[in-house]
Amino acid sequence: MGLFSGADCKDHGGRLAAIVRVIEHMKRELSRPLPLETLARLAPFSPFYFHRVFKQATSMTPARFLAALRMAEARRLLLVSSLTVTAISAQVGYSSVGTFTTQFRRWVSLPPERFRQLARQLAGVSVSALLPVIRGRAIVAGQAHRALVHLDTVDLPGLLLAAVAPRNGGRNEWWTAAPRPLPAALPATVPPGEHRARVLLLRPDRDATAALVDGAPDSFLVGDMELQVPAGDQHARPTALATLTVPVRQVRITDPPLLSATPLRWLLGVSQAGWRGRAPVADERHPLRAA
DNA sequence: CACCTTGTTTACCACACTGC
DNA sequence: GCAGTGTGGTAAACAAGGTG
Repeated sequence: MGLFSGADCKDHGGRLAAIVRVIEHMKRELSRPLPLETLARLAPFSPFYFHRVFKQATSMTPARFLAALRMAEARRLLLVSSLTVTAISAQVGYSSVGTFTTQFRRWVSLPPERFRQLARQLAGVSVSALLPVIRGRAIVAGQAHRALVHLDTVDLPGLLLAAVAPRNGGRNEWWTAAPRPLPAALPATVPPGEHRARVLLLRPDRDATAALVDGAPDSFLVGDMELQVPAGDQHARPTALATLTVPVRQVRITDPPLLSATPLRWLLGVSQAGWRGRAPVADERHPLRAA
């Protein structure tokens, strides 16, 4: 077989199998340098063709997907191990802890050591313990909101988390949460335009960090949907300008890992406020807006 | 107080990515 | 396939905290 022939993988299933094979290799070899050409050889496709097919399958470029996997593993190690940040950076494939810290902060929105402190505060807290505190705060009375997010399955219990980000990239991301079966209300601060909504349904019997840090696949379901937010008066209230019913499914290997610390940070605020019997520190009007 | 370890930031460079 | 652009890489400087 020619190095870049790929002739036996031209069908869709074959392409997907090749991408899955590469992602599995990425996960096994996180600590090694994995340039585009090396990954393309595994498929085996030309670097140019591999790049295009990979992005179609995962919605991310190979380099970004690999970086996301590295950051996800780093988050897990920060939570479950006592390794130093320097050791973790080496274990997930960075030869410079400086690059690691910079990238971690860009992806997660917190530096590694700060993330470890927050994640450990929420470790051991079950999702079901958070539900009563979040119930009643899901839709704040009189608060304007952009959209209500429902799930297509009404019988699944748990904590619904929804994130919205502009389709054309951009760092901004808006998060919201609700206990099932209540819908999650996207805040009025989400600007008009084309967005992509991503939802997570956390199982009530699992630790809150299982899905948000560990990425344990049996601890949550995921869903995706395109969202068009129409132009309108941001201050009109109370207004639901759109209703989304999002199908959920098991997480797939081609799904990019969740990396933002925003839901973790907010749940921590909710849990601590709940135990103290008062409101969380987060801003009521747009409680889950990412930094 | 000096030194050491660990974590973060910054400047610059190589290469991956994107648009044509 | 090419060329411009942007992202991610390294190394080094700097900061913070702990210890003798």
